[in-house]
Amino acid sequence: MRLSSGVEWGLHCCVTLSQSQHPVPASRLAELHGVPQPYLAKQLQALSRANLVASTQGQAGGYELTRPASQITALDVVVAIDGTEPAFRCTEIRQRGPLAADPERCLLPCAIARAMATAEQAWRSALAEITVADLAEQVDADSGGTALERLQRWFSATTPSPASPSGPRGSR
Amino acid sequence: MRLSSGVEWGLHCCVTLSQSQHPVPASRLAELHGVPQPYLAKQLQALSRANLVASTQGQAGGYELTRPASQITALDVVVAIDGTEPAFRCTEIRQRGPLAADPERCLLPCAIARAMATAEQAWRSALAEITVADLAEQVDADSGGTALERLQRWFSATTPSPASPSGPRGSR
DNA sequence: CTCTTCTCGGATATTCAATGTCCGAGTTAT
DNA sequence: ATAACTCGGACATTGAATATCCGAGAAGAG
Repeated sequence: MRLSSGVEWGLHCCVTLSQSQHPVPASRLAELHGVPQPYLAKQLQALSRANLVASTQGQAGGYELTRPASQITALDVVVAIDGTEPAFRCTEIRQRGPLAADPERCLLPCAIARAMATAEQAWRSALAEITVADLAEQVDADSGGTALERLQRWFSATTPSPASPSGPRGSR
Repeated sequence: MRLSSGVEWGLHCCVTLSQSQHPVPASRLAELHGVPQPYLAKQLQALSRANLVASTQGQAGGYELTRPASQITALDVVVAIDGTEPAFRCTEIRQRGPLAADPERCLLPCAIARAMATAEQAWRSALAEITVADLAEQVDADSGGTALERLQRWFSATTPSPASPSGPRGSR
């Protein structure tokens, strides 16, 4: 069983976006996280399709969260990127072979599929308990309370505020 | 996220083996479940490596459970086939990019990895609650109490008992 | 005791999905 | 009106899961 690496990037991006007041271009997010830009864009599109982030085009465009970070759960992000397909897919083995079960008795999923589904539900419930705001708070605590501040400082350095007085020219 | 189909086959095989008093060859298990023999063999080897089933070679050989079905959990089977690798693998994004975190502060996993690990632990715990004996019981109940009896009848038809009086010649 | 038959075990091709990449459509500020 | 910058979907490539084969070994029959 393997979870797409895009899930990790998507979660990091959501935490990052929760600290910005302005749209952030995909290229900046990729630079910040040290991941290939084109592939990250693919994941951001998935987040956009799920209405977790909104995209703004044009010169000062980019991505921003559509809701407060406290109302976006880790499950939302995982489902948006990884899809809603269950990890375990029953192929109805009980209806195959010489001892095939009567299809009439197969109205509900087989016992094995039920057990796997129950476990998967426990996984989803745990993810639904965590919000992006929770994650941001913990990330900040892990860094000793400096991460979010540094993040916001980096934003104001890259996306020059519209009313920036003598805004610093980009280093490059 | 996707779980190998071998997990489904492995669980079905364990339930099946729990109803046999004698070793069952891989070819019979494949025929019974309607799955390709060579690939099923691969999964059975994984179960054997994990010491969930024991293999006997030779003419009356095959696979059998090494423990009572009530002492084998669904988690045991999943881990044996799918491996112990976590579904979410943290690539330490926090240590990359222009705002890389101080490695000194990265002694414990990042907040995102912790959240995903917690959810995965909930999944594992749910699987550990279910035993192969539970599954066999539920399968039997779903079929109206006929599945296990039919299974045992099929065993005695295919694996002629050593003391079988005038054992029925194979139909072919 | 020898031989035959049946079994498992690991090494080997093939298919499919996830990964990584590119170029065109659209929008905003100049 | 122009031009620059943005996102969005369509296109190769890599890797793992899938499917398969043949050889080693053991048990039983003769």
